[in-house]
Amino acid sequence: MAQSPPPARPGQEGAATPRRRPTLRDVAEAAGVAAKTVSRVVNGEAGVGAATTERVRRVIAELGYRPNSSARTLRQGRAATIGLVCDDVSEPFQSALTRAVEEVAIRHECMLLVASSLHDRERERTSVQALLARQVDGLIVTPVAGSQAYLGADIAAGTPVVFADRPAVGAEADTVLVDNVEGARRGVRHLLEQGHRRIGFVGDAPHLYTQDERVEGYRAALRDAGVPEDDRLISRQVPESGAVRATVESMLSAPEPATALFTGNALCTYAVLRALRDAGPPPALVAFDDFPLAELLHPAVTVVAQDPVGMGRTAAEILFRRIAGDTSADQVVRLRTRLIPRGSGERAPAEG
Amino acid sequence: MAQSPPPARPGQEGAATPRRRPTLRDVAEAAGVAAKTVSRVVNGEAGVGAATTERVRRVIAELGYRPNSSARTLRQGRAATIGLVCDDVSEPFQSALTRAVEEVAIRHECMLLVASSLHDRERERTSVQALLARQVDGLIVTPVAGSQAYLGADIAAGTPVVFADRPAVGAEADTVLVDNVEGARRGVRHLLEQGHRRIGFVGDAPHLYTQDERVEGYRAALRDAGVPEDDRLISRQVPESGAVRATVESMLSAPEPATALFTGNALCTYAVLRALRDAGPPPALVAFDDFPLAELLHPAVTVVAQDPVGMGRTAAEILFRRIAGDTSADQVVRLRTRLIPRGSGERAPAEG
DNA sequence: GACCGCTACGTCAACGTTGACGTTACCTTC
DNA sequence: GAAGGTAACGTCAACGTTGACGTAGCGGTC
Repeated sequence: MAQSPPPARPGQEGAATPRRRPTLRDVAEAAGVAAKTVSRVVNGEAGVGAATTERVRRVIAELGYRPNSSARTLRQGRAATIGLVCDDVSEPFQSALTRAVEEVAIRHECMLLVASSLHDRERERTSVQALLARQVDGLIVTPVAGSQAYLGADIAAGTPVVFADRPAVGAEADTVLVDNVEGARRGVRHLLEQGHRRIGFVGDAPHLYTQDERVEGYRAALRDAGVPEDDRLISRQVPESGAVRATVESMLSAPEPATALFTGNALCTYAVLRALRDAGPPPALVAFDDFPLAELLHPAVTVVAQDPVGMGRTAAEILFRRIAGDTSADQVVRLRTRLIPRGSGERAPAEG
Repeated sequence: MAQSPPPARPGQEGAATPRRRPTLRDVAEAAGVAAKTVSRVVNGEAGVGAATTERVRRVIAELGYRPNSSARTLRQGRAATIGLVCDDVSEPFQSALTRAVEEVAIRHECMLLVASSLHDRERERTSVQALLARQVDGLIVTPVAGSQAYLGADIAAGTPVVFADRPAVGAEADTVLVDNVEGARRGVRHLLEQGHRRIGFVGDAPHLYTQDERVEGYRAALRDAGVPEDDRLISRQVPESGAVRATVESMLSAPEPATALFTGNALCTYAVLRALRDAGPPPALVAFDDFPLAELLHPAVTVVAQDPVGMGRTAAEILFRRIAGDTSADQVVRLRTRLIPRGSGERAPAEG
């Protein structure tokens, strides 16, 4: 025993003693075994007798010991944590995705670190850096427009990354997308089938990947039906209420007015609904992305539904497969959409 | 140099060399300084010359060094991470709260670990344990009904905890609540002011704190107005569609029918709206908790709006004050609600 | 020129855990 | 009863970082 006795513990005389949380070693000492034995018990490793296990368990409960996962992470290099960077957790699509990811993470005994990029490149980047600094075992990222090349080194170094909802630029990894082209095509075809020939596309800002794809689907549907395109019927702008109202009004009051509208995402749908609220006879409407209460509006809104839960689950499952060591070639998954007719998309064009 | 040269590095011959991420020491070696100096540069500590700082910075950039926060956490005991346990991140109220918490966390250079309890006590408990094992600097918890006594030791040990939306049982800490009683009272009073005397309360399951409070507010408003209570006008059940429909129908078709409804939360509101969709002349309606598109329904729905962002921000700010060392007495904050008249709550009772 | 103070570093150990590797004691097996 | 094997432990060092402390060198002061 060359060890000198510890000096009076600091804070011992204080009223509320903020006691140090017990460590593995504390448990070991109290149970009269080596730290490693306690470690074995905690991790369910073999090689510990029943009696010892029982004793260690009791001491752990008595002391309220909880393993320090920072130390474990440092030692093992794995944090039992994955990171998720999305646009904004408070958006319904993303929060549903987040929830689904969390669920898969729990099944793998992992926790989830979240960060919102708010569509800001720099913020995406710093978030990713912060997550990697925390030794996350893997990362799910909804890339902001721009480049994700900064992730290249880490991907090459073996950190699994999955891109969700939008593909990355300058970085290669598994990617889970919605089949936007086909979804939009399907939705627009639905309107065409009702007899519409003048269909307005009300989409979000021009630089957004999903919007580009959906416009493409819109165009494809028109082509399929031999209906000529008209750029005046395509609007791409941040769905700010006043601007969308003006757009919608101009589309509906043009010489050859639109008899139906197709919206590019939920925000656009909301803006269009607001614009149509007190207008005259509403045009037919199909919206990309489902939203709560869509079926309670008058008329109920026909949508091309995405599957945020499916996307979150798929992305997370791929991620954990990679974490488990899957080194097969990167894959790109495109999730199907589902057309849900509810009324607004089934109106025929007004006669005249 | 008693050290033996390292054996051939594993994975060196492989095609894709998964290179070890550089450490502080690697940077130090490359820059020809001590690890501690690099540490100082990284953390912006004083005591490093300009030339040295510059050189170290360059090497850091070249090597792509990123500090290992597990090691830092282990050393310092602080993880620069806070934890949030809520019912379900995918619910609008909670995702808005999550987002607000994240925003405050970022300002404090912290990240956010999230976990959903799904109203399950055991899951809440294991989530909290997992978060504490990760050395989170603080915790925001929306307590599930039951007891949070298991948190006592950690709170006493100095881990800051803030309870949000519902108070804890068996544990004392700062708490941020909505003023449910006053909000419900205000909403019901609004209906009374329109002349309603038979007002149905459609609330969620009986064991929920917020619902208890809102019923209390409902009762208080009736008392204030001298309107007798009638238990047949109070429903407390999980807002499952069929059950709520039956309840609503019975309230509206009773001998002395309800002429107005007050809903206890968003889920109840949705269920009621669904039930009323194809019914006869709708009763007046005031809903507790705002929801998207409330103003687009016919009629637009009058709500008692909560402030999830305010709650998240307040809880997080208190938490960071505690983390910074604030040891003043625990506080309970009650956030005000806001009545937003939109139409459904301003209808007079049908004559007859 | 002895002493002080200061800046700019470096050294060392420790944070709590676990992988790699010993060391017992006891049990087989021929 | 010697060799071999195995179950049940223990020892040690290392993961990457930083707090505490040490030290060299230089300028200034009396």
